[in-house]
Amino acid sequence: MSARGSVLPILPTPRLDLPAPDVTAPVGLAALIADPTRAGILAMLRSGPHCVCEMAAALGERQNNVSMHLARLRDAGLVRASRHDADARWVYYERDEEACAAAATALDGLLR
Amino acid sequence: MSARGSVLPILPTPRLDLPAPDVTAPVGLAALIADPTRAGILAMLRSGPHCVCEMAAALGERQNNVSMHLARLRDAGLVRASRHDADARWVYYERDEEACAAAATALDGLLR
DNA sequence: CATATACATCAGCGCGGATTGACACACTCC
DNA sequence: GGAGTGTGTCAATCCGCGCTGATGTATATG
Repeated sequence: MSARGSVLPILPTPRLDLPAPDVTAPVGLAALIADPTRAGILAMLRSGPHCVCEMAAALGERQNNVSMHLARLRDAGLVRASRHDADARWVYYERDEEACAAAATALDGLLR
Repeated sequence: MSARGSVLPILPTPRLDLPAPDVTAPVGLAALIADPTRAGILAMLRSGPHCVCEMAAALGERQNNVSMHLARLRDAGLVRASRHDADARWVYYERDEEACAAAATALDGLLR
């Protein structure tokens, strides 16, 4: 572990008045992704729309839990829901690619 | 909310044998960023190395907590630590830009 | 109408992770 | 050596978040 000491001051001169960066947006988005079920949902929806029971079966989670996580992703605007035309009991979800791209950009802004 | 129904099958045909995507890596990275203190640390370190007391003061957190979060970021390889040459009591942290870029790529892979 | 299916919502509980408070370690200066 | 400073570590506690179990809503079928 050797930091390039050249950028450090000759003597330790800690600044105690530095501003706190605003990270509420990326932190909120990261919290959404930091759950295996929600992340699995977003990953599955890359291959196109899926109904709730499909995702619940693939992820090994109960339907109501998947529904809860989908609600959080919906509130964040990352996914959209729509009932099937032929049988409106089935709700198909798809990603909002623009919102997902914006989220990726926000997270990228923190790490890059 | 209107999904482009054209991609949906005419009749609802749920597939219950879809594979569960592996999202362990992005989920773990997101969990790291999903904390305001750790995200604030990563944001502050974009402007160059900082010692622990600087970041604790700026973030309004106690020094030992910041130390804990820095340890987690260290274990993940996102930051490096090095003692100051003139006064080795001060530990300066800096980002591992390669690791941060890799993390950004992993998260981007989920959202894009 | 009644029944069945697919999904949504809710109170309650349990567990993991962050904070607290105290202490240990490393280093500098006297 | 001893005192002071900056940082790291750890048990105990607190607290938010997801899961469970049950119930509610919407739609389809007979």
